[in-house]
Amino acid sequence: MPRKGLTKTAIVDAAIALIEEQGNRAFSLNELARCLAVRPASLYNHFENMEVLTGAVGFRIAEMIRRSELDAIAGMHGDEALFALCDAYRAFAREHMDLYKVIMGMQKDKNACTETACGEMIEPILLVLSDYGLTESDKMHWQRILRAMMHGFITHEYAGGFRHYPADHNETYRMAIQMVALGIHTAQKESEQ
Amino acid sequence: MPRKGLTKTAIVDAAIALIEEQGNRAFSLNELARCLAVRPASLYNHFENMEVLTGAVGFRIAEMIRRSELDAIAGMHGDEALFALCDAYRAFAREHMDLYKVIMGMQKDKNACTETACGEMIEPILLVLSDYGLTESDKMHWQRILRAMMHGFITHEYAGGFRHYPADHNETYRMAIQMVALGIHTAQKESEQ
DNA sequence: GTATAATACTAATGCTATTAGTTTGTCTTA
DNA sequence: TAAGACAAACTAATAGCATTAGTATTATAC
Repeated sequence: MPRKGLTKTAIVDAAIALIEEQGNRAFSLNELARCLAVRPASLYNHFENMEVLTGAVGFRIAEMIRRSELDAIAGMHGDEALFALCDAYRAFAREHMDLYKVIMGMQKDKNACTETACGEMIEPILLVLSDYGLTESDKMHWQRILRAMMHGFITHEYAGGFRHYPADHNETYRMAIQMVALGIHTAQKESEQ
Repeated sequence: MPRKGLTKTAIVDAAIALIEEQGNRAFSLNELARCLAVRPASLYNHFENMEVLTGAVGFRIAEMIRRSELDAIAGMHGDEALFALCDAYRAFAREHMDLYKVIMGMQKDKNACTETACGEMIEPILLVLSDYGLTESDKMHWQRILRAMMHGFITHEYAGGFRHYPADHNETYRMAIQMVALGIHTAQKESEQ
């Protein structure tokens, strides 16, 4: 009936707030409409369907992660930047696990929006790796390895997959980053030859 | 009305078949009941709810993964076993992605069944790591790192997160395993001192 | 001022998990 | 062998979900 001033931005804002406050399970089109004091069907005037809406939410989350990472590595170089980046990434996931799960549950090649979002998150990683003087190809391999390690760690840690032995999680994570650093140093030396 | 001879095992069998044939999205209580020629409510005589049923399915999947891994490393030792294990793990995920997603989507500390399932999958990894003469603590750290790396890699690869640069995925995976091996060798030398 | 297009609506469909209450077949025991 | 109890299937209902078709209203452009 009347125009309520609903916009894509306002909808994504409300979605982020909903996920943060009520968790991932509460994130539904109906609940989101309720938050916005609007009927569920009205949201279809702004987003084609739930998947596209989730893509837009994911893009916003990717921006947040990128911002966290860039802030963390500001002014740093080499291994110091590498450790800071990894710590920031894990810290974001711990503090905003429900948001993190949204972006990690998305199929990255589904639409342009999510694909761009993926690029957003990789940027700070490439920035850090650029300091090591790797070949372009090696940089891409190590970028993948770093992302795989960080995401796999966070997923298992959150799911309770590390609980059956009382070793310190922080120490494992530190060792994992140190291992990646060692691998990068080796590749670095090889490319200098 | 009459007894149809439904059992926990038969239900899990049907669930696995359903997921493999129709994919993860088709896996619902209603669809599963349809496969078994039974009314949805009947399944509640055998499983408390969907989460518990999924836990039982996950346990079965964990057994399958464990079997694949053990077969792959039979008679092998050291790095050879490590590479074989990692390849088998990734191969299982690629060939049965829908099953893999089921087990990875589960909260491991929710019930005893899923917790045991988690242990099932870790066993072959510990077997391989036992060859390196690490301290018990180090073995646990490296087990976590290995699982994190493998799972993170598979997740990103499947989600299309590695697509934006044309470097070979197999080569990245090989480098990642090599990196873990390098890290383990370093820890090995330190514990021998 | 009027036509157009966008936005929000109502109402409906078909899917999901889950529960309560009922029938019926099978197994045990007297 | 008959009686009773238990387990397993049923029917029917609820409340949630995403989505679509069709309708009304409102702001904007002409």
